[in-house]
Amino acid sequence: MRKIDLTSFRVARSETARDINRRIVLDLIRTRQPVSRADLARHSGLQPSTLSAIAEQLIAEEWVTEGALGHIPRGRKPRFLQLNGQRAAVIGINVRPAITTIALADLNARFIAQQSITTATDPQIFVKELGQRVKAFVKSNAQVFYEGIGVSLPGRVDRESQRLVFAPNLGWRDVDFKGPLERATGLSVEIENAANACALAEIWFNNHSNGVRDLIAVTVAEGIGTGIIANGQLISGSTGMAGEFGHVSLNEDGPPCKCGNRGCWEVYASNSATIRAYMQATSNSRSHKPSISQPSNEPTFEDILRLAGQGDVRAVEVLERMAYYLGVGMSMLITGIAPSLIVLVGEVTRAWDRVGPIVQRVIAERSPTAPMTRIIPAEEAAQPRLRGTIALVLQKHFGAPSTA
Amino acid sequence: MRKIDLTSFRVARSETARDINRRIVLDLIRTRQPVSRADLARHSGLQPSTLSAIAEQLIAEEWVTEGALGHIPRGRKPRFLQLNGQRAAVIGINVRPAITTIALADLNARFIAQQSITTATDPQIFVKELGQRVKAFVKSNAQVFYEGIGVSLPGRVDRESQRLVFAPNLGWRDVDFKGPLERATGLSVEIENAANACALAEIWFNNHSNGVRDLIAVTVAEGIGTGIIANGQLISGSTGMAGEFGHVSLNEDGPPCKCGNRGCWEVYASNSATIRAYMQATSNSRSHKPSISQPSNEPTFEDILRLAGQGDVRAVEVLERMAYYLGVGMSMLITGIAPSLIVLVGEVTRAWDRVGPIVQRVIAERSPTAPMTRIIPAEEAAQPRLRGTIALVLQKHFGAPSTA
DNA sequence: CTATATTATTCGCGCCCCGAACTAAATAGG
DNA sequence: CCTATTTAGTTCGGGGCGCGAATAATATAG
Repeated sequence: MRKIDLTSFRVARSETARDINRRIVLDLIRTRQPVSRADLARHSGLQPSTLSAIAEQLIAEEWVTEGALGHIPRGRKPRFLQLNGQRAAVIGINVRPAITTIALADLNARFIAQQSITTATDPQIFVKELGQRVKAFVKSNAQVFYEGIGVSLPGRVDRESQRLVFAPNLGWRDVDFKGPLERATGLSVEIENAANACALAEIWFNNHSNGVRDLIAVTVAEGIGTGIIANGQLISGSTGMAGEFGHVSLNEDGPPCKCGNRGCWEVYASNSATIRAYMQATSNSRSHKPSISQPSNEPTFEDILRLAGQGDVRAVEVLERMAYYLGVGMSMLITGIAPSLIVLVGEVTRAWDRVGPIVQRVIAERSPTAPMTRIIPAEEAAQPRLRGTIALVLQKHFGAPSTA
Repeated sequence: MRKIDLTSFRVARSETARDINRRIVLDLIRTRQPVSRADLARHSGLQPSTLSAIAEQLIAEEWVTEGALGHIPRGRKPRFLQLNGQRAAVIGINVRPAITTIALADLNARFIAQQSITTATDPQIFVKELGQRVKAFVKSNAQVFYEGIGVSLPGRVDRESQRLVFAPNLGWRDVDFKGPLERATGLSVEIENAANACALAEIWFNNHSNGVRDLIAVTVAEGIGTGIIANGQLISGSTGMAGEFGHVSLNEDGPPCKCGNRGCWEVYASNSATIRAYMQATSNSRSHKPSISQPSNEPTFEDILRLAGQGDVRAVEVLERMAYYLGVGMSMLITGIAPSLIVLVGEVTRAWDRVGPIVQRVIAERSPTAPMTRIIPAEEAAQPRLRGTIALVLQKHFGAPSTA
């Protein structure tokens, strides 16, 4: 039975059936390519005749190309279909406090070109600069057709106004990325919170997530973000504000947080929190001063990871503390939302050998009756934030409508 | 754009467009009745011709009847359409620890008949007895056609197996309601957690929820349950286990909870918690013993409400404590999920004059940047749990597919 | 009685899925 | 080498359904 939305609707027209089936077929090609029309018909349940018609359309619109002949034991050899790698594609922009990455990807979300710029501190100046950079970037790859631009932002995005509401680690408030970028490039722009982008990337591109309809991406950096996919859909909340579990208070008498509350999850389990804990531990006993890469005496989170790897006792301690609190917060998510998968994104995954078992233990202790929720570290190399921006743009054309 | 589900799909057939539009029209009739075909065409965006065809079908299938003529200043008078009140309807069953209610409702979810039985302590015996009772109940209303049976249960329901997994306040584990009831009555049975049923009831039948796509029903009784609707859909989690925010720990050093953890929300804010707090307060100072209705010296939650109404200082104190913690837990929900509406269900709403302002204050203090989330008490008279079971059955036939 | 407004139905067209028949192309085996 | 068999993919007629224009059915105003 098709899932029902009681509050908003769009009526079906004659073309709606084709639209639905096109998306289903396009998504099947994406996930199973190279694949024959016959296989697609079998997997989709559509008639071979219908499938041929849809394939013809997709080929005409250059979404899909015909490839090599397949090999089967008997009978006519199938002609494989695959996504058109030449029909590039999508611009993805990942804005982070220090560095912003601009990338070009094809329909398979393979990155063709990539460049980084420093993120200016003033949002207006930065948006202007970004527009020019992207414009130049688009020109330098002028041979291709562009589907659109996806932007991942380290803060909350309002769904209706399509503006960045607040980015705590940049101190930005109410910034319009969509308008300026669209004017600069002439392409349509989709913006999304970084944690949501990671969740999208996971469900789109990761084999771990095959068949998964409920997952949470937890991004751990200066703060903690959570991107929630439930029933196969990104949860946005009333104005896109859902997912601020990083600012749920674990202890109302805990240390103060930038958000005004006390004892928020990210006050215990973020990179910044771990750096603070390390500073406290070393200032308490000044006998020992390990080498750190900054001129000030504040280490970076990478320093702590490195020191822990070298066996520094205090670094190991604060990492274990971080792991403990990551487990505490994830227990909350598991108890409340019961996802089948939690993906952890952040530098801390580099120390997963040390961190992972503690997280697992805490969750096992605190959610004994919880369902089997797998916890996996995201691969940093896959650039989840950036890859999510590609999914953000492509999802308009792929995938099947909700079913129950 | 239609919302996309990347992991499960059902292809569209020729009849799919009609199926979608039928549901939209049926839901429009439900919410706007009595309403003319012309109005339906305008509100749905369908052509008058299409709408007439759909109306004809709905009338033929007896979902809808033609009613009186409307009055407009000029032109042909419209013939109103309305849901067929004669085509009853739905059996709703609300299982609660002490009492189970069986009701018959028409398509408008108006209750036609209702009876209560005591809930047996042994689940097997109870299911058997319930089956016989429902069978008799169905027979006594034999003139009508039955759409199905909806059951609200005070515990977690597994979506796949369609069984009650665990009902803590009854001590039941892994009970099959669906199978026995279907065999006894020959009708299809849908089971759902009570908090989810309340959330459904709210979004289906309450005017407060017009246009709301993100709401949470918080049921407060012996424990605390949360039913979450996001993007217009009930969130079920990987196996229907979502919504156990009542067992999220607010304080890891808090009092132990039945679930094995410490300091769970429901240890602070449930009816049972409030009774415990009251007992402690009175045992500490034995000077004063107010009248309570139980033979033991443990008051019921109703006793505490009554005593607070009479000005009993300790009763007021523990109610205010309960209100405080209700606010704390709801802050967590608002921060994490950002619903536009939270509906509170439970006896505590009778003291909303006292409790409401405290809840609002705590939320305002803890979620200063949170979006406007309205908090409203559910009307007890509307029987939200029971009414939700009606929606549970009817939702198969009403409503529009998800859109973005 | 006529012009106008509004509701509702009729009918031809086009989109699109289905399913049966058919074409295409490969292998197995005599 | 030739034929039966198997699998891939296309063609085509039929039916469901939405669109939109024309038409029928009523109502009021003047």
